[in-house]
Amino acid sequence: MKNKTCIVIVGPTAVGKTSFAIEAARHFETDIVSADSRQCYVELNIGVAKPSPEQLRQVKHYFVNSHSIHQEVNAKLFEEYALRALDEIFLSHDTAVVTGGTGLYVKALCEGLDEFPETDPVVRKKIADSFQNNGLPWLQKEIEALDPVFFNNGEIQNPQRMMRALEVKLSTGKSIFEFHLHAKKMRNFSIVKTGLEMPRQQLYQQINARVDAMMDQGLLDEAKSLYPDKNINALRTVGYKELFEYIDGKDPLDVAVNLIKTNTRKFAKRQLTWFRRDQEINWLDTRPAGLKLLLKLLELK
RNA sequence: GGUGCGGUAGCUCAGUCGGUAGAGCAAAGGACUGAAAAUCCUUGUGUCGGCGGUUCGAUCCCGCCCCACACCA
Repeated sequence: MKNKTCIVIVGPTAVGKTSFAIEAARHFETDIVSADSRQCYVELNIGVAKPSPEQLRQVKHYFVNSHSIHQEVNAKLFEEYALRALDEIFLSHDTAVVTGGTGLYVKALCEGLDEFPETDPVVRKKIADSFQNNGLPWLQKEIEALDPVFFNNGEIQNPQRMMRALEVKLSTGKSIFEFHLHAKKMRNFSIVKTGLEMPRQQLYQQINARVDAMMDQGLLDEAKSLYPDKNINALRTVGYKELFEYIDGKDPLDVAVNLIKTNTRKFAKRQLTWFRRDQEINWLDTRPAGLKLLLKLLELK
């Protein structure tokens, strides 16, 4: 019997997830687990639209400011972290709120990821270095020779996927596809998924305005302070990578800022593509009083 | 006012030795299993500035006009 409920709030960036989730959490007097691959880093603030210190004081947030950019964070780590967080919340609450725009993380939490054997970090590093030096053709040749299953069915233009496939093959002797069981894990709580949406044009206007606001709040200074770590994966992030180009003298500032806007719009579009596919999501237009709709939705469960 | 150089996709431009045109970016759609704010795939009809002329046929050649930029007065 599932007597615990997880309210999952998803949607594209800048649609209003943060404040809506806080409203919901306060209503249920519970905590929030963030499902955002960037807000977990304590070093990243303005550029990742983190909840304000005031908001963080109002509601306890898990997976916000929980890690450093120098740590390795990934979807599997999130799955384990978030499940532990929910266990903790459910000790004293019947409801928890999960919110975030990282589709893969939401999936990891709700359905779980398939189990993979540990891969060798040395192998991983070697592959990355070789790709760096020899480029895509080298990767394709390696994959063709070592994992023909992936070569014939996988994305052979996508370096990231190929590097991961190669890493798994070299570490385990098996094709990465053999581990893709698509097994949906059972959770011991029920899940209500809510997607926030608004007309595309309005969303884009909101994104543009938010980028301007971030610049006013000092995003450039934040980027400057993070510049020495610009090659860390956590800083391959919209809002920072473009300003690093400015700092390097490659782009004028106004060009860099416009690029942030464009890349944020593209990001939002990719998020929408991901979430649209999820049939479990109940979509809510954020413009009317959303919380009342959410409560109605809960009555249905 | 004169001369020069332009006016082609939402933007920047290429091109057609005359047979109604194509790149990059933007935009749209899609994929996604330990980097996911990442990474990758697909999609290009637009009075070729306007009006005339030459021609079987003009975005291309010619004339006039409009607009932009530069230089000269």
